[in-house]
Amino acid sequence: MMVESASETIRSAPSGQNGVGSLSGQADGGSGGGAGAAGTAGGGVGRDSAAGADSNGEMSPADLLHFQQQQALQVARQFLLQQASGLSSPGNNDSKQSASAVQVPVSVAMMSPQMLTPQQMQQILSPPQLQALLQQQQALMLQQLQEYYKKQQEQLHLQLLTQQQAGKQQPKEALGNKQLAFQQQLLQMQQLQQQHLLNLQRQGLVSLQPNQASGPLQALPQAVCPTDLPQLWKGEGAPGQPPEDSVKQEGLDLTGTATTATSFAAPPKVSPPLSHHTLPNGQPTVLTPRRDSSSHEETPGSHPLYGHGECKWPGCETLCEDLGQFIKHLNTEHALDDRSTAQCRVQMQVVQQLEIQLAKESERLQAMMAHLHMRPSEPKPFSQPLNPVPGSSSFSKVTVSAADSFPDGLVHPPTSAAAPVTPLRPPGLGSASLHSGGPARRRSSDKFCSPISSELAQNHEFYKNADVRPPFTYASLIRQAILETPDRQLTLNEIYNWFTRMFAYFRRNTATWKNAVRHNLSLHKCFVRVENVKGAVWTVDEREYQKRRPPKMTGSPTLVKNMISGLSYGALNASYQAALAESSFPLLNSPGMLNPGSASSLLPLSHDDVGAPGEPLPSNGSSSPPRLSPPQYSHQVQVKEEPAEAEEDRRPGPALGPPNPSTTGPAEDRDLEEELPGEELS
DNA sequence: TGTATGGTAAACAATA
DNA sequence: CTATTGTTTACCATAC
Repeated sequence: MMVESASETIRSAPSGQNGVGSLSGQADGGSGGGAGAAGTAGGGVGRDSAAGADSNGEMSPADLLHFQQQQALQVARQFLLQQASGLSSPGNNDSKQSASAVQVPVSVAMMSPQMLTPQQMQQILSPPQLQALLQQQQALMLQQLQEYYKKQQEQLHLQLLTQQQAGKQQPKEALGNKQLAFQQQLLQMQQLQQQHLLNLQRQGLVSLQPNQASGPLQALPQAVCPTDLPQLWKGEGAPGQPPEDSVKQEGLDLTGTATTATSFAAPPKVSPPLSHHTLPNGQPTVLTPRRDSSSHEETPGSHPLYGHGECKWPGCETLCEDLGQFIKHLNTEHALDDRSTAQCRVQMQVVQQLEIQLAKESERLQAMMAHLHMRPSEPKPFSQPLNPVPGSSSFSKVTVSAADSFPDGLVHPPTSAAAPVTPLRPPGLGSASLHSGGPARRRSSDKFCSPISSELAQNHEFYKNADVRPPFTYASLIRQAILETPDRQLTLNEIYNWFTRMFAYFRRNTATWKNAVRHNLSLHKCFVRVENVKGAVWTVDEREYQKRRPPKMTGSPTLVKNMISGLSYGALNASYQAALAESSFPLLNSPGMLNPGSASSLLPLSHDDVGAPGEPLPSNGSSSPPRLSPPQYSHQVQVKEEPAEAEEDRRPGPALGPPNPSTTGPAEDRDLEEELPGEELS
């Protein structure tokens, strides 16, 4: 809800002009009034400008997050570099070791995914994979931050010790002040850490679910060495408390730390790396900082080491009623002493191990991708998403928003830019997201590479929680929504609900996509409006739907070829998933779905969803009409459709020869079938 | 370059 | 009167 309203406001921002005044954007939205109303009536204001503003507005929050994260990372990297090269702190082997050890994996592991644009990632990778990558990224970020934090702490500790020794004779006050300063700095760092954690969670797919939120942080360690980690802390006495998500969704804790984080990131030396970099929406990064501060309303009462009312310091589960108490506890129980330092070291080791593990996993991933014919290709990072035309409509926006949802690493490549590592980019994928001109492009992927129902079935959790635009067309989504119901009919509102229920992405910008839904319903013949007792419902004319589809498979050999090549990932993935799923359509298995008696024209969705487009089977595919293909892949279900299919064939005109002469009547029949069921008459 | 498809914005009408 | 639902047109982007 919060999200929605927020987006709405952003959306209404268009009137606010260029969105340059990012901050003002919100104000505009606020004045806009009823969010819901915004949907239909719409402003009627300048369109293009509106679009531009829109996209900008949408970006802002994410930009801020990215910006902050990048800055923090930069800081962390620089710091690590410093540490590695010549650490001022004498006699601390650990720090040096860890620093150097850490750097390698980080650079290696982080690079590859970063080279891909979020879109690419999204296109190429299946949601699970995406999620995994994202998690990796998040984990990495966190690790880096942790690392940085630990380093800082350690260094501070060392400095403190040094000073204590050197200045033993100094008045106690001075020492106390210094210590206080250190503590504060420490605190700051902790807050920074927390901030980024929040950011990550906020952006990440996990942001919406507390349980999942803890996932990346929690799961990774488990994966790495389930047993080791807890043991590491055993010395502390207390059993390793569940990492939990120290942070809960909602923008909750972003306020208090925001200032800290911002100020912290402010140092000029840090910002440069970022400045050269343009944001996806084309806006210079310069803008982000402002939004940063503005958009982040974080609750003052949060701390990385404080969650669920208890201290999250490793091995410490002390209950603290509020942040103040916790801070007190932190300063007393976890001050800069040997024990804390030692614990930090242990934590560092943990992080280190995780990074190593991450590097291994990354390697494995690369190998897997390579094996799947996703040869690493020319690095064309961010070509598209980063330079969308301001006025450009949907896509730029889509792109942007999609990017938002990704953890920083994917979108902002300050590191990657410098990184030599070659990214893996599946051809199909690359082409998909990069307009550079591969065979399979974004839309293609919709149709060909991702059987919507199986894809949805497999990843429905992902789309449900991740604010990622589903790679399907509105038409296919609407169809899916309708077909998922027992009666295969839905009211408009129910369709809306399905969208919002199934996709986190559609929980925002409601005006936009709802309009698109209506537009699609009206525009496409495949959607038939039926007057019902209680109103109008929408049904799907499967034949019409199939008709819409370009005669690719069957038709031009080039298309087929493209398909196959484009298949590289998407289709492959799809088929892989399908294989895993065995019965291709879990979703469809719902009682209503398979019901044979349902609407006449309604083909078992299976066809399109599963195979039609995606199926590469070249053998027949090229020469025979699309209709034939379905039976091959999909099972008996298809048989029934044959007649219907035949009709389709004729229409596509692709002159594929009438494989099924038995075609019933022309369009009329179809209509009859569809409409007769008591529609038009009323 | 032209065409097809898809997404978005918006105007407008009909209806609840 | 307002909000919702539908229809339609226009524009843009992408893919072929």
